[in-house]
Amino acid sequence: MKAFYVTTPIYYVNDAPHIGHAYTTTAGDVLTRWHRQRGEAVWFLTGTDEHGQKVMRTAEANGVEPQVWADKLVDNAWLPVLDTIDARNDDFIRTTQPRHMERVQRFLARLKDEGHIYEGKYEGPYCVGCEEFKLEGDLVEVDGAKCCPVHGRPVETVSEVNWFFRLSAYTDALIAHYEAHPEAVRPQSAYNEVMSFLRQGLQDLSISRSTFDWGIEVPWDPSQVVYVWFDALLNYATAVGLDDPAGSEGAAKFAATWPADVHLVGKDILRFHAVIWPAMLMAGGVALPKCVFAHGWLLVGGEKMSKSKLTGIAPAQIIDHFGSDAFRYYFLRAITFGADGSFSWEDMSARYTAELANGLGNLASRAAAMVGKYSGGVLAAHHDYTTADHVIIDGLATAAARADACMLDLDFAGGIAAVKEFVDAVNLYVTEQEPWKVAKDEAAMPRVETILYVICEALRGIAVLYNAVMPKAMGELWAQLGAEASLGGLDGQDVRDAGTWGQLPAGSVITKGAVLFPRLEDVA
RNA sequence: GGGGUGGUAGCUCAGUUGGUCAGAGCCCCGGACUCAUAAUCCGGUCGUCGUCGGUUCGAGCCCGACCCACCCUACCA
Repeated sequence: MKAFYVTTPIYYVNDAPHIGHAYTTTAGDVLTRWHRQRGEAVWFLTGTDEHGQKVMRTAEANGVEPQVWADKLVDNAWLPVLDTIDARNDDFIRTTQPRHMERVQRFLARLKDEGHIYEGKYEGPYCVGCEEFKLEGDLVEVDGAKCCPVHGRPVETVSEVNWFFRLSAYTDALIAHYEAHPEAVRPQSAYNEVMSFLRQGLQDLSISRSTFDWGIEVPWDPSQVVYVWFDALLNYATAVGLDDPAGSEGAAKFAATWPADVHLVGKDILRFHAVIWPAMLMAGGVALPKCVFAHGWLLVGGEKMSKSKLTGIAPAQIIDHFGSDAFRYYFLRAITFGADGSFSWEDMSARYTAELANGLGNLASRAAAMVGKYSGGVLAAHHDYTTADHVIIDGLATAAARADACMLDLDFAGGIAAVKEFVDAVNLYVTEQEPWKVAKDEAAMPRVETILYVICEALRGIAVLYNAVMPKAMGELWAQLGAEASLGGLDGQDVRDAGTWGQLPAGSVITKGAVLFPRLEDVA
């Protein structure tokens, strides 16, 4: 069975990770955890992009070799952040690893042999002061002349001999592909952008550079290095054995993994993934990814988060306070995946308190307390169900079905809402059934036992359905329900069966453990 | 200039193919209850759905124009 293969972008090691990066990785992690809990084979890849002029410059500015600089950032920032957000990736690729560089060179050589690459001239505005080519859009007009924004003096038009990829040849094929597969670029707004871009026609792409050397050497031309994007995009395929010889381990891995089911990207890098990347694969005769999903920006104070505006937030700043579960929950719950979303500390605090502490956490707390108080800490068997009980029983089935459908569709907010609404329904049920009043009549204890069973079994379903989003807290809840003894580990619970009622057996030992989501003091 | 997305209660946002569509949550006010993390539950206040026209028996939802915000317009990633 081919694995469900999900990738995040490989992150550029120039800077330390902020919550925008963590957001993408979190989405991938929740998605893959969900699929694992459906019993599917899954492969979740993330990693770092380490070549290119910017990294080289930054390293120089810090007085170290580029590789040393990259190593340092990977070890001190990019790998640790995975633990911080509690991501469970299967692999972590770095573009400076031999496995990547060798496969890139081999693939590139093959494209050249097959006529997809030719020698040409790249011509563009060049600033002598910067010693580099500029982008049209970056230039500023001074007295009618296009000038370098850094040096303020006119740019020259300079040409450089580069190797070019025949991107233009794929305009029609890409349009045809996306017309046949409208689900291949999501959300719809991203699809529209890609299509309108394609309809303007594509130009060939310069894929090598001769002005600096921090990159993968062009195999047949040691004077040039591979353009960083061409290198970077290939990571998704090189990581799983692109073009490895038949019969090799890499070939087996590739067959079991490729094509990617979902490439998660920020909308800023949509074009690279939805235009250049599939064209590269077409040229190489490699299957195209099933879907590129472009998510939106995290906005702070209505503006795109950015370091220069001091709105770049490190994941640890939030997670130190709220914990990784709340981080994962908040960003996927509060923001429609694909759209831009506003982040504010106040909003996160409000949701944490209302939905996690007062909603879910308190429900678990009152359940455990009542089983302890009225049932000696051991879950009793239920008796006949009432209409109210059936509302909960049916509600769980509905929530599970909704959540599954939403998660498969990458509608994380919808999936979480399905479960959250069920939590609310159970809190309502507890209040309306008033087991503390029923318990005052000794003869009514069977009814109390049934009510408590309904609550605890509902929590069992909630734990399974929320495990992908909040693995730490749901693991704790699973332990408090005493479920492992009879049902096994939480990760092994199939989400497709989560809505099947009656799994938590009578006799389960319910304990009032640690508070799932402690109330937090406001911090300014 | 061309293209894309969005403009719905104080805040964050839902609103499928036009006909209880004027909503949810938070916030705020009042009440019930005590199993619980001073939690839970009930009730209530708030909007001319960016503007102006049009199509229709009927439009946040369709069409046109306009205003505002953000993004893309190709080789920094």
